Amino acid sequence: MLKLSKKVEYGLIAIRHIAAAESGRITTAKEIADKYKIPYELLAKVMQKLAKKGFIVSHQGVYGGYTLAKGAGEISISSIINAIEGHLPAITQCIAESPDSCSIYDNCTIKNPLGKIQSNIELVFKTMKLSEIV
Amino acid sequence: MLKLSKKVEYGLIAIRHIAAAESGRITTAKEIADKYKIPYELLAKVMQKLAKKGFIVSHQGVYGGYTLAKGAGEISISSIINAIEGHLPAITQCIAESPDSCSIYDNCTIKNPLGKIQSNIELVFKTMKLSEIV
DNA sequence: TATAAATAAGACTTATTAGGTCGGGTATAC
DNA sequence: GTATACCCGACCTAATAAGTCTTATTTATA
Repeated sequence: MLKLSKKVEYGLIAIRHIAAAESGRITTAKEIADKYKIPYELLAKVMQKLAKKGFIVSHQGVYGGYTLAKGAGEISISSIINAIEGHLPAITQCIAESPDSCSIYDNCTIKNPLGKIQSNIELVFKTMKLSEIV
Repeated sequence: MLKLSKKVEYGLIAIRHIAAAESGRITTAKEIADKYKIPYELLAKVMQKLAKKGFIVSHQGVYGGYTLAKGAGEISISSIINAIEGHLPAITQCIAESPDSCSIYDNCTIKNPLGKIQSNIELVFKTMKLSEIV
């Protein structure tokens, strides 16, 4: 409960690694999978998502790999989670998806306070940038 | 990912309801289950945990039920989660359980920044009291 | 003192999600 | 043309969450 997914953890480790590499140097998914003992296929898919969302640039073919697409100071942890999971970090389903994804939404007496907690948590993830973890 | 469990949601709805009742009035699990359309057995077990941890007082037998055990200002959302889940809200397994519950702990480059995020989130849950949501 | 209405507790089942794997495709340096 | 990388979706499996069932215990009161 409340845990980040492995996909997010792997994505953070990967993008941090790429951001920490000397500028210009291309990093492969395999390299990261080996170094951090992460399942290769799973990591690869996460990195593909990060590339698709414009956080990292993919270089295909032999000697291909990934490089960071923008400054580490412009990338928040929040936006990385959003790219990987498809939505911002959320503590309830009605926040992550929509009110009608919850069967007791109308009777729910805690949605307001939880919404407040949600805002605070969102801020925490939004405030920390990739540059802080390199 | 990052969602609170239904048990926690039900527990919060229940204890809020009890706290909102006129002082001295006893509330039953059935009453709450009916009112909020919550599965009775599941709710009952959650309330038993809250009683065991001293947040609510159980009254057995006919006309039994539950009443609040202490002031709503003394009960944090954090402590309610802890009572129901067995540990504080945590964003990683190595925090919720222990370092050796994670196979890549030693190689992990993100545990420190995530620890920082954890502290901030913990504070959010610790700061909000039951009295604020009644 | 029998009964009804409540909590207590644990085993069990089912549904959902997370984690991981596989196979076939495309791009490109050499 | 071949090796090495990314790309992408389908699939399987394991873990967790959610819900159900059963039996026991407590106690007010008819």
